[in-house]
Amino acid sequence: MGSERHKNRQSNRGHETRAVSHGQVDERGQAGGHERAEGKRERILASAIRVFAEKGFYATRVSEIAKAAGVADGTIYLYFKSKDDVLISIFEDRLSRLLEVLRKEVAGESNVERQLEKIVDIQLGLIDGRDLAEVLTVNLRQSSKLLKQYAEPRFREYLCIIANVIASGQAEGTFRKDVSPGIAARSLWGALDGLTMTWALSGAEPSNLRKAARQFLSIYLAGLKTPRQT
Amino acid sequence: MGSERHKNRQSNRGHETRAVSHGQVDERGQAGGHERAEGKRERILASAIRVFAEKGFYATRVSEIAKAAGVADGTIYLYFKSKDDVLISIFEDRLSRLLEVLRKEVAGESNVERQLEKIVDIQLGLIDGRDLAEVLTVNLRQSSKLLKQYAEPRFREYLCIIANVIASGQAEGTFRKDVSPGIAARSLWGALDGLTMTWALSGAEPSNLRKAARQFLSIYLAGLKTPRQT
DNA sequence: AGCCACAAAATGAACGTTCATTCATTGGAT
DNA sequence: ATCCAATGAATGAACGTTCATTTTGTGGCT
Repeated sequence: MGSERHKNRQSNRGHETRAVSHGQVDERGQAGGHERAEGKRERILASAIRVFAEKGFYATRVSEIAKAAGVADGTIYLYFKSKDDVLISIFEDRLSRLLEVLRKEVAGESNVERQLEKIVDIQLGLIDGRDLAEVLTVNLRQSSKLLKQYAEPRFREYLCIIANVIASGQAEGTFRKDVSPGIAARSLWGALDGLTMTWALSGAEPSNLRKAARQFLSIYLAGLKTPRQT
Repeated sequence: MGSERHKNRQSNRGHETRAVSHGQVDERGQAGGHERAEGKRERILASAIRVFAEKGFYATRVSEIAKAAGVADGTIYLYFKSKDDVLISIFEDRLSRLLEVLRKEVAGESNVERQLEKIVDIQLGLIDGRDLAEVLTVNLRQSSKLLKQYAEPRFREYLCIIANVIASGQAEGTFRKDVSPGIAARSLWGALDGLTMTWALSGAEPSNLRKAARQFLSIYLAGLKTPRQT
């Protein structure tokens, strides 16, 4: 990061970033063709997510990503403009996909409390694998202004989905109306993120995280529901 | 880390870290000795906290810390063994001091809800300046294993203080007994941390953060209190 | 008081290492 | 024979750390 300078070649962010191919086939077989090309960008991205999540962006060596993806260091630069570009691509490619999932899951459920449970499961990575959320969170905190620029809008969308669920809960009278949906959303996200972090730090079982999340949700929902009118 | 070598003047890790001064006296006066030395270590630490909080550990250049502290690059190495050592010293020197404050404030208040409010105020940095919490949080996530080793125990203490308040609230019947104090503590911390982060990201007014925290605490306390008896 | 010798403290240019990035070469496919 | 994805050693810049030099302060001596 650093280097806001950087003569930066073209750096037309994201759009038409790479080129190469795209295919969907292949994936594994790669018979013998030198056409095993695609799936490579994919593999690199997936590996990068794993490594970034584990060690953080700065502590990750490009060569480690390469090793994890099973390609040579230089190959990374056939698919990405720079190390920064790898991270940015994660935001571009994957996060929107995650948001898709989130929206779909929420839409497929009409009970607001059940919707929040779905969100919790997704955020904890019980649906998609925790690494992505980790990358989002960690890098949102540690990376340069430039990077934040790419992550923040997506993150905002994420929070917005949660806030909407809460707002609709208020509208239907299930939730208290004296709290801002935005604040409620951000604190829910923060609490889950915190639980995830302390859980990761302690190296405990995934089931523990699930249990912790359920307990928190129970507090949170109890506090959010209309005071009861008996 | 690196460099276990180092003839290093004093700076033998953590334990009896310092040398130079230490005492409780001095601090400022330093009469006339060319012993004006002290206060410089202090300045460096304070500057480092500020810069680390703003840019993160990896993105911070030693020269930036030096500039912020108004000393030459080399001077830092008269007081610290390495850049890593600066960060570790923050944990050693400052965090224990913060924990001190926290314990004292909590002890000086007998109402558990009021105790939690105190904790919230402290965590938000309204008492000590938000930077320290930022450094703790961010670096807990991004730094090397070794670094985490120094931070984690302190962080655990922090959480433990909160957990104790909650446990005593349960003991006196104010709070529900069906949640683990540890989980409640971690989620409270996470939520506050998350609010702080999103607040910082949005560049809003400090008063907004305070307001957000109050709203969350209202949800949280409502959810934590025994289901009602009225 | 003025002067000197000495030492601690501070400085910042120079050093060496650690990577991100490049590019000349390879090898498999057509 | 030609092409081009892939390679990984070589390159060069960035940055943590060192150290020869300068500055600052102290006490002794006249």
